[in-house]
Amino acid sequence: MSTDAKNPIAQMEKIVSLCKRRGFIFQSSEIYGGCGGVWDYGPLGAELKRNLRTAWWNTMTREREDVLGLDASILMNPAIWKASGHVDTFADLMRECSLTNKRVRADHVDPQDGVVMKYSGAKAPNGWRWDRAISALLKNSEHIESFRKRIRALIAQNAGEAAGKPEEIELLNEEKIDAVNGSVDFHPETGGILGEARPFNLMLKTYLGPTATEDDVTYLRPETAQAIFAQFKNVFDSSRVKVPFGIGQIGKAFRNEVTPKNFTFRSREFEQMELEFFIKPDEAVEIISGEVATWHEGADLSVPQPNWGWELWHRYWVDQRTKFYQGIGLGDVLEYYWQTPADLAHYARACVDILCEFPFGTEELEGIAARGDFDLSAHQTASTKSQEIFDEELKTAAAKLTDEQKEALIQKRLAAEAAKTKGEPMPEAAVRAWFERLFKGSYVPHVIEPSAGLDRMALAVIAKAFSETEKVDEKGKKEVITVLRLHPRVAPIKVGVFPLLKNKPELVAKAREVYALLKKHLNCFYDETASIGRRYARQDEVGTPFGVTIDFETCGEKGPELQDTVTLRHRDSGEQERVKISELLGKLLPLVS
RNA sequence: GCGGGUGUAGCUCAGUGGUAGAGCACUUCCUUGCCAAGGAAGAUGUCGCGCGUUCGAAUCGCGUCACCCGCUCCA
Repeated sequence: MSTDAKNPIAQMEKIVSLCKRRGFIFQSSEIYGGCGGVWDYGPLGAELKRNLRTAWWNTMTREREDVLGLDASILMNPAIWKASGHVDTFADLMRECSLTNKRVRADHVDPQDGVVMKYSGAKAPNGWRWDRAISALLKNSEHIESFRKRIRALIAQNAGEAAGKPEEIELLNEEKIDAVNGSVDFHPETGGILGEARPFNLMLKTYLGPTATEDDVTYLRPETAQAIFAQFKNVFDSSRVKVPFGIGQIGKAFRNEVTPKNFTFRSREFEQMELEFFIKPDEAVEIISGEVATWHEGADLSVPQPNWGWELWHRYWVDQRTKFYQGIGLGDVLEYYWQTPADLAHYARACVDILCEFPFGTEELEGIAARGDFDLSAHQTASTKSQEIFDEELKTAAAKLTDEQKEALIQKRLAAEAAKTKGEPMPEAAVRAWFERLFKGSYVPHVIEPSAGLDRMALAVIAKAFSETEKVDEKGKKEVITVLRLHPRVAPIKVGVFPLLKNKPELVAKAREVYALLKKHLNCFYDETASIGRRYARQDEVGTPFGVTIDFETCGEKGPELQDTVTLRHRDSGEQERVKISELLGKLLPLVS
């Protein structure tokens, strides 16, 4: 572990500094003073990201029979963003609390009663001053002293350390103004007066077409998922697949984040890796298999089964994604947050956040949501193009049902609709119409969506791998050794190739030979400058898992049995072993892929 | 967007109105038989950017941009 694990800010600064110094991540447009919330990946960062991208693509699509790839455009018909709800939800009118700058949606403020208290400002014994008129609501039930204490605490929280202790803050020139009834002008939690309602649109607006009129307005996609939904039918029709199957995509997405922060963690331009895995509605599974399997602790999730409904598929993908993270060295820093019914969007059945420990806190890496048929249905309605698929197996199974059995299924669903706590229940006529289609083998597939952030993953991998140890050299001088303990699969450089000494032509020649041999198959780095120890250290710092050193034994100095063997050094243990050059690739390749 | 902080060499930072510095890193040469060795030489900055005050600004004022910390959300 790092020496500075207790100081997250210092820890992050070291990581940012290493990323810049060794060419992982640079600030975008740095020579012009930067550009807010966007970052560039340098030579090593580009390799790291590529390795992560490839790992995702291979495990999620190429190594599976039931997932296909897609590479859709960033610009799309803006109608997609209206149908998906992004135009509305990403453009809320928000009001800011004047006391804390906390924002609330303008239409989410409940009417409140109380007395308006006013102050001309605040000051603290340490000389700190806040010259801003303060208005806040003293609620009817609230005691004046508890109100003042609360206001002091809020001011202190907002001012940070400069204001000192909350109890020492003095509120200036208290005035009691009018009593208000049913006012929506005060923040529901803080009581601070709210500013003007302003739109906060998180989508990046642009113009598609050179005339740049309002008719040409479109958006840079705020997520890659919608492109998958929009192309669902084309992929389905062109690929001879059956539900369940998935479509995976990796690509850039853009959000006008109000506050980009934590290095690359929240950026305005970022790369997503999303899978939309389409499954049959539970009712279809029940008709075909006679039952829908239920999840229990310890359920076998290794091989998908025909009787799985959304719940088991959802669990399955959580399990799959966990295995993926274990495979890139993040297994022991993951946490899970299962959203509660209150957290969930009305259309979502379940959502799990896979969180990862960063120096700045435990934050989300990936969300895995069971979204029902919300997205495809929304596009079906908005585009008026059917997103239903036809399921032969379902039709055959449904044909064998008696009318009583069919009615039982319908009644079960109606009861479930009636018990809904969120969103409108589906009217009975609509439910019956839906079953009518279902019994004929047609339905809009439901979806499980594992959605990961590539930039976050790269940052997580770097942060997890970052380690410092203090070392005292023979002169008693302390130095800090930095090692990136990257998983060999994701490390940008797999092998460093070094001649022991550079002034011995036979060592250099042999080393170049080994380098030429390896670099066709692995990303290698050749280095002949400085002492061998320094070269090892340089590679340790960028996470290179293996070092190959060509020494005098390689040239046969210690006898023929060691001729054409090299020293293979392991980064994490520092251990060395002798390996024949001819066996090097066979030994290394399985370790890095 | 609001509040607080920061911005000087690739990195970490010193420099409070008078000729821009240190350590590490980097380049070249010499030396070097396994974990940041040694020696010699060398390159590097419009002190984030702009405007102002001043005989003179890295330093003072104003503005601006970026980053960090809070408010946030969910890739």
